[in-house]
Amino acid sequence: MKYNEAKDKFIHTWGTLGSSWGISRTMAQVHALLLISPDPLSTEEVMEELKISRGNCNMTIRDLMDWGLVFKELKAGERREFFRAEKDIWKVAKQIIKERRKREIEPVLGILEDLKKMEGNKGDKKHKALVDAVTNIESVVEKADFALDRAIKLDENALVGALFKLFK
Amino acid sequence: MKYNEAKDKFIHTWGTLGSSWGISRTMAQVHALLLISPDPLSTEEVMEELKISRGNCNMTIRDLMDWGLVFKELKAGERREFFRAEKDIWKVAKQIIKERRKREIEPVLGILEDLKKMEGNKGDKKHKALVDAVTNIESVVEKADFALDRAIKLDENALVGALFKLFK
DNA sequence: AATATCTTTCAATTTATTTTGAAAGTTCAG
DNA sequence: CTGAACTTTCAAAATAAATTGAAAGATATT
Repeated sequence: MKYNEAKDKFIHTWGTLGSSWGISRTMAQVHALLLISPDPLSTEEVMEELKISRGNCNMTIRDLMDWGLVFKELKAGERREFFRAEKDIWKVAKQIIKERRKREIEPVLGILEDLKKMEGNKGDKKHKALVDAVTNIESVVEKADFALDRAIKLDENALVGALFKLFK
Repeated sequence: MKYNEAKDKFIHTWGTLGSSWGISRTMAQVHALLLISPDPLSTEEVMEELKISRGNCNMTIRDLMDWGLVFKELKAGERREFFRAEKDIWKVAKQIIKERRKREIEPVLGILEDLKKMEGNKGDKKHKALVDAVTNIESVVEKADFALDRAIKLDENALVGALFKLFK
């Protein structure tokens, strides 16, 4: 396999993986491209490499910046903006966990808390089944949330070392 | 909030959460409905409750069974099939982790392994950046995979207890 | 073996998401 | 201030994904 083939396969694989995890294909591909670029790229270069439009490229890069995965880089004497991705994958993983926790887990916990306050006959089978499900989900989600919160505060080696000891 | 309102909100919340994690809204909603049903439901009942078509209902339930989240239940003297969901959320979480590991992580590890074998000039900046990224991702994914593999072999209390001790 | 009941399939349709590209907006050098 | 270089926006178009429903396929019942 030649470099160009490997590069395309990498970008393609990352894109496919992204779309099965709720990230748009293009967003994952731009991220992949920046991940393997030794130097920061301009909007123009990303557009050309991935054959996507200016508007799409701009919005995708903005999204990646919102996620804290890509950063603006200014080059001395250059008018245009360049972008680089965080290359340390453990940092990338931590950042994704942090954002998804904030965007998805926290709001759901709030809603579940409300649902438990439902009025009605506590003896009713259906009522009980709903409260049970909510209570059970809340408990698992809170524990997972706790674990993730701690995980992102450790560095990769500390975490993996600890887990290894724990599970051996 | 009345029971019916709470039920709808629960189903809606689960559906929304599902779609941001690569699961179709309907699949998550059917799962939610079965989660809070004290008794198994027939295809007909699910169709009616969620206002979805027969075909959609059938395929969605089949997918949920493929994921190991929903099971057929036969009622004595009844011709039609009934379905129930696993109610223990920790088991549900383990099952989802197990399936996603098999469906998504394992194939990606294989592809990454191939990519590292790329031919070409090892001194080239671009070549090196790609190999570095792949190596780095592989290392993080393998460690996460290892941790998840162990996690699904523990029960909820053992895992949470261990994590708590670990992180305190 | 004919009928009734229930399940599955899949082409057509609908709905949702992503992408485009031209126009408007911004910024900066001269 | 003006114009060139670059960025952002967003309505329309293209694409992808989910859904429908009628027909075909099973399977049990009489």
